[in-house]
Amino acid sequence: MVLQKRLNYGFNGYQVPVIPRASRSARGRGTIKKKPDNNQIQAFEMLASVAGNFLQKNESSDPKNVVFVEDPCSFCGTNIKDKYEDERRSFMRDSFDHGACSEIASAFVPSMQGKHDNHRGMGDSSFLDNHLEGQGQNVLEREDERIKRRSVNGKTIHIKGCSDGLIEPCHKVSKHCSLANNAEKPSLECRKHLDSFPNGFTSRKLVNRDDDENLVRCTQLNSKNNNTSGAPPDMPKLKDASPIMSDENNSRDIFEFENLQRMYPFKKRKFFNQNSSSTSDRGSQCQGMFDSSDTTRVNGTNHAIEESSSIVGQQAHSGSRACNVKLSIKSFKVPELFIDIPETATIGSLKRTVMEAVTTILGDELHVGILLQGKKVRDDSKTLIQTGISQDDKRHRLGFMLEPRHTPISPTSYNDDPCFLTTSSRKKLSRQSTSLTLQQGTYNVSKERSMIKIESCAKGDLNIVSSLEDTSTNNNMSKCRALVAVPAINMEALAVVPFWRKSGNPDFAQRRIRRPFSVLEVEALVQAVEKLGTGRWRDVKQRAFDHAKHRTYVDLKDKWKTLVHTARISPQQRRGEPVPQELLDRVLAAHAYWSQHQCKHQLKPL
DNA sequence: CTTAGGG
DNA sequence: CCCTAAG
Repeated sequence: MVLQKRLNYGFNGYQVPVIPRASRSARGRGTIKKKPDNNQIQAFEMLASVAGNFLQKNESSDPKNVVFVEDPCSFCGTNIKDKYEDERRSFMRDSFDHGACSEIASAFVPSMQGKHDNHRGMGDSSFLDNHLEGQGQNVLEREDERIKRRSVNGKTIHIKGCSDGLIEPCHKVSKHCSLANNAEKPSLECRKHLDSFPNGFTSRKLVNRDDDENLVRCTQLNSKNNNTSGAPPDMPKLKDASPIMSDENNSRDIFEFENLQRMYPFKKRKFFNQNSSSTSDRGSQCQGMFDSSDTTRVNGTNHAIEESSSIVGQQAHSGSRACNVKLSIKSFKVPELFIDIPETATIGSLKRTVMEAVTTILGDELHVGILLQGKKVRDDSKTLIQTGISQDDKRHRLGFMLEPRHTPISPTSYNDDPCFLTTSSRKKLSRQSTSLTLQQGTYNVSKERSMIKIESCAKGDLNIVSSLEDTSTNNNMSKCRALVAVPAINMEALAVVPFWRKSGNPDFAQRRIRRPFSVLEVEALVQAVEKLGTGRWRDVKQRAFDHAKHRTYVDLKDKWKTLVHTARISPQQRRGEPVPQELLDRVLAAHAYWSQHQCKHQLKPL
């Protein structure tokens, strides 16, 4: 419950595109901002733990014969097979019966033409076959033992031996992008879709260019079923530059595309931060390493920063006119994971275990470490130029690494660390630490509870995060833990939120602190409304709150709303600083009056 | 940008 | 307070 609240706040500002509907406003506002509710979060968490675990290799490539590892899902009880079947039918119906097949197919599965002979006809599963073959098996199943590149936080992460999980196979996106390759603007956002969650939650995020780029690279590297290896550096984007979908065709495309994606109900997830100002990182080579050990040093030289670190790309910060250093981090490296699992474990549980390991790493409160010429830059207060990072110097070797925040690197910088992943709205949180024994031994989650005092904004905001249950290395590490309510940080990490935007970027809108109206303010408000009426909030603002910068006319309107409500309820039910009854009476009177008089002009009430 | 309302 | 549809 507490968690939910905090999560909600933590997710402030996420854009969740909405499925296009005919009823959408003609203004083209095709998106809504929506914070995941508790169910969604639970769904996600569950998904996080089980993602990718269900689809079994499908030897026959027959979509009707997809084998599921677990059926029903041992976590949520969802009958995967049934759901899949539903999805499949739905897809077939939507995509074929309505004539959207060809355009989608050609755009979505370029290789399809070559396989046309295998088609058994529209309306059947021919397209599905190709889709499955291209989408499902190769990436989801065949590459389990291979090094994969995963995009996290907009960067690509190498995960060895990681099963498919939260992160969407890259080629999918590239195909997706090619769906609307009549884009014109190079830095457009590509829309990505997330599949239905087991409980029906559907989440969608927007992809920014960074992601696309990474994913494209990913495709090329994964290459086995590489349909887009020849993809140009500039990925085609949706024709609509904004996340807004005002174009019916466009909407249609997206909607249809969704059907395609939903064919793998539990496949891969990736949340994207949406930021239209973020642009390409093409050609960038900044690589980092992941340091998850408690020591500040990675145990192993093979995790050293790649020599190719360089600065190219672009960083989105249109606001500042200073000489910007443009950085783009191509990838963070995740060290090799070692999994200790009994032979008798199922593939599904192996996947889960790996997923957990990865999730735990990524979910821990990551801290970004900066290395310049191999040396850690510890002083967070220094400017880039002071540190020696300048735009001109493209050869300096700048490296980034991810490390759990409890590393001794910056124990005092929680308040001002620009890379801090969490928001400041939290007052306290308990935090678990993750230690990974790299390259040897098992992965281990140790629990360390430390209360971190973060910026205190609002009083009474004592949200304590539920933390992981005690876990140990030895046994039974596979199942339950991943389902434990993971702090929002986990979501955020998985949500691929670039650290850089967390603070200092106007795009990241922090929820304003709560500032209850004083009686005096209420008095002023009542007086102004009595005079001006309801419905002229800008005037009210000007008249009575012109000096109060933090009170917008919307605030005043809202306050009036609550005042009316307060006046109507019994005094026992009222909270906060009590408003004199006299004022509340005036509120009711004024409200009644202006309800009648439509507040045309400055008629004087009372 | 404002207003009106739902969340 | 936030978010957004409408005007």
